[in-house]
Amino acid sequence: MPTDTPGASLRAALARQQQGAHLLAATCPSRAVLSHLTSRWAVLVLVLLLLSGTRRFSELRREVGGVSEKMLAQTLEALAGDGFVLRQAYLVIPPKVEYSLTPLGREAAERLAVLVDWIEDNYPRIEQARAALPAAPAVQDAA
Amino acid sequence: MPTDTPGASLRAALARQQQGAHLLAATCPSRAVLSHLTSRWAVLVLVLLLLSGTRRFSELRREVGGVSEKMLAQTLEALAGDGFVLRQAYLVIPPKVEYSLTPLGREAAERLAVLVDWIEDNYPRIEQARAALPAAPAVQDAA
DNA sequence: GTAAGTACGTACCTTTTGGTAAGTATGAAT
DNA sequence: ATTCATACTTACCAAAAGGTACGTACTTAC
Repeated sequence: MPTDTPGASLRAALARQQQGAHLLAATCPSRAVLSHLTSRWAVLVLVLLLLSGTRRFSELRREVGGVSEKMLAQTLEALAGDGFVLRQAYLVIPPKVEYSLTPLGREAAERLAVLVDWIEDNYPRIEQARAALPAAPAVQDAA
Repeated sequence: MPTDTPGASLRAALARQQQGAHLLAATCPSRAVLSHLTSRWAVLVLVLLLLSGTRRFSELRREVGGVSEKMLAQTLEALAGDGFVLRQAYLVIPPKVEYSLTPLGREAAERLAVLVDWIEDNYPRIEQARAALPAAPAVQDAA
């Protein structure tokens, strides 16, 4: 695993920012990957596949609460296109298609799962912070 | 830090899915937090603040490639509202406002940075996977 | 006196995202 | 004969995201 400490390669990237080949640069091609991975339904699909292994379309549809068929199909197509999920179709007559994570997808999903876990674990703190703020947005008079 | 192994609390959540209080449930309130944290500009702002500490509005505007002023303001307002960033306004005449991460924001940003780092480190692999796929989407004839 | 910098807010418009409902082909079950 | 289930696709529409451009209020630099 190439990651040592959080922000390591990013810090390095900040240094070479002028040469412009990282996520903070508007033209960075990996921004597309970021947006695919962090899209509303992709996060949930990836995490679910990480935890439950191979799943059929209709199972995902039921288990990811609130997805429409259209969005699920679109999300899966994008994830398969990026090589994060493997789509296996069986030529049988009630159609059958199975989705699972590729090794690449598993690595990404693990990192997303850490984030998702953190949110669930800390949701009370977040709620609390939200309640504590609206009054005084912190103003000072000197520079 | 409450996280042990990736997917731990999520796995537990899968078990109590019927009682419906986790991210895979359509009605889960923490979905809003997820979408804020994974929104296009929030990811970049949080990671940048994690790496560079306190920043002014116009610095962020310049450093996050491609953000419009409108979107940056909107993103910062949302992040401050969730308690992830601290906004400090100084009452001076060329206006001066500083943004920094709260402890809560730092924890979230660290997890996002891990994901972002992984994407940057593995972008070549992803590109490669993308090129290798479009031909045969893997079809079999038996169930 | 003019332009630039600061941190936005607002109006307007385009693009993207996402939802609903229906259709498709087939076989099994009722 | 009708319904159900599978895995989608398509057409259509509503909502959200996002961009551009301008305004503001004041100061400093030219």
